[in-house]
Amino acid sequence: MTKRRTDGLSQELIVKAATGILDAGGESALTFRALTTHLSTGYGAIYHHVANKSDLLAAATDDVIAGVLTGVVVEAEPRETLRTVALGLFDAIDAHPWVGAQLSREPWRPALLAIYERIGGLLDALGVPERALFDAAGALVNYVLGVAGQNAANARLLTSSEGDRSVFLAKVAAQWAQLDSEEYPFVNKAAAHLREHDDREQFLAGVDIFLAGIAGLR
Amino acid sequence: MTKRRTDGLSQELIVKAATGILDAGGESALTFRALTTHLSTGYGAIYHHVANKSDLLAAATDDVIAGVLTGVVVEAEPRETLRTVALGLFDAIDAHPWVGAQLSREPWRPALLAIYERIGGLLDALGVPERALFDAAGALVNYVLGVAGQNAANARLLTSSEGDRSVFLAKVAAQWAQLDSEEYPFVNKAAAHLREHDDREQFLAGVDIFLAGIAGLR
DNA sequence: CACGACTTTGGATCGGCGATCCAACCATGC
DNA sequence: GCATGGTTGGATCGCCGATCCAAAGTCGTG
Repeated sequence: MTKRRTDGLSQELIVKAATGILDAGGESALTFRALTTHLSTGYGAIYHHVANKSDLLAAATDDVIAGVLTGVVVEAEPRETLRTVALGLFDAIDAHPWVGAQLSREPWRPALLAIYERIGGLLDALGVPERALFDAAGALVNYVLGVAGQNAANARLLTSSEGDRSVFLAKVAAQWAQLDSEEYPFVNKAAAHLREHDDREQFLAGVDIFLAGIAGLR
Repeated sequence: MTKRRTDGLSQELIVKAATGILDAGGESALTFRALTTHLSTGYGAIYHHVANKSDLLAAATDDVIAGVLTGVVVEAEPRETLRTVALGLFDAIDAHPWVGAQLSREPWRPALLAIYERIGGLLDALGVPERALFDAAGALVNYVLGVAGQNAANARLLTSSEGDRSVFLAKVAAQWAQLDSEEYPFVNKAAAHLREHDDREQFLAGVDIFLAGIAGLR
């Protein structure tokens, strides 16, 4: 019953090592073999602190999301805070691309609950009527996670191929522009905008579209 | 050069078998072993028509999405067509939960391109100014895929546990209501709405929020 | 201070997976 | 009718998550 010394392994240590491996090598790099190497231990020790791989991924995700949500300073204007929280989530998923995939793979874990709580509370503070509050929160949360996840997937694709960002964008834009303009008129036009666009700005523009739509519900 | 008889295997046959396995047993059920059993063949034959597992998943996803996009009748009112397309995607991902995960895992494959094309075109027809068209399309596509994917994840969770839908919702609602109302006031209130809510209606409500926000850009 | 119960650790091992490789097969063109 | 090249089925490889167990370490108790 008394506390043992936490000298050896601990869940926190394992989660920290897992986060490092995931950030460095992507989701496929996180194996129990790699963990045993990084932590200089065996399988049994790890499985003693962690139920399985899903559990480990969930714990690492909770850790990252909790860091974002507690790190955001609450400003007076709920609308500004909302944009700050959304951008914080966007940046966190950009920095840890595996978080986005995990959130959509297992939406019932604590991390997503905390996100709903935070965003729902801010929408409430913004004056959204209760009748529409839950639709609005669901829509906004899903938008944030969807765009952030796609941005992360693109970033993953970028690091795996050579060349820097502008080269990559130019390559995709060329590919889109090459499509039959009869069959793909929209994508064709979008190619022109691709080079000059900023992911974070476009993300915030989407948040603003949402907030504008929500304001109409008042 | 001349056509061999397509008596034996073909990519289409493999994709169809894969879709059946995925729908029946979820993503983890799709293994090359299961495919050889269903198709009464060997590994080599399958790998001859399909590059690898990612390729197979992408082909199956393209197949499902193409079916949705070609199946929607174009109505006169772009706004109505937009809601129909969105709902079609929602229902397709609900019926084939693995599609949602695949779309967010590899967003550069043709299926997502077709979705952007369709939704972007409809927004254009709706009169969204070009300056805002790409932000709006990105936001709406991500909302649709995000909500549909989460709904599918919940549906997956439901089939894996016993009990029917209302029992499951009641269980989640009870779990949410049990949370500390100081720490989770929003989720706490949301629990009351959980029982009476309809996923498709809530989804469409989110689409409407979006369209309202987009209308403000005009 | 010693002993036994319990926790924690490290590694051997298992079944299953995606992928590769190769020998046998067979419709077609010369 | 025979060689050619696209097609097929299955043996095999290396790696993964997970399980299991014996050894080592840590405390409460008498």
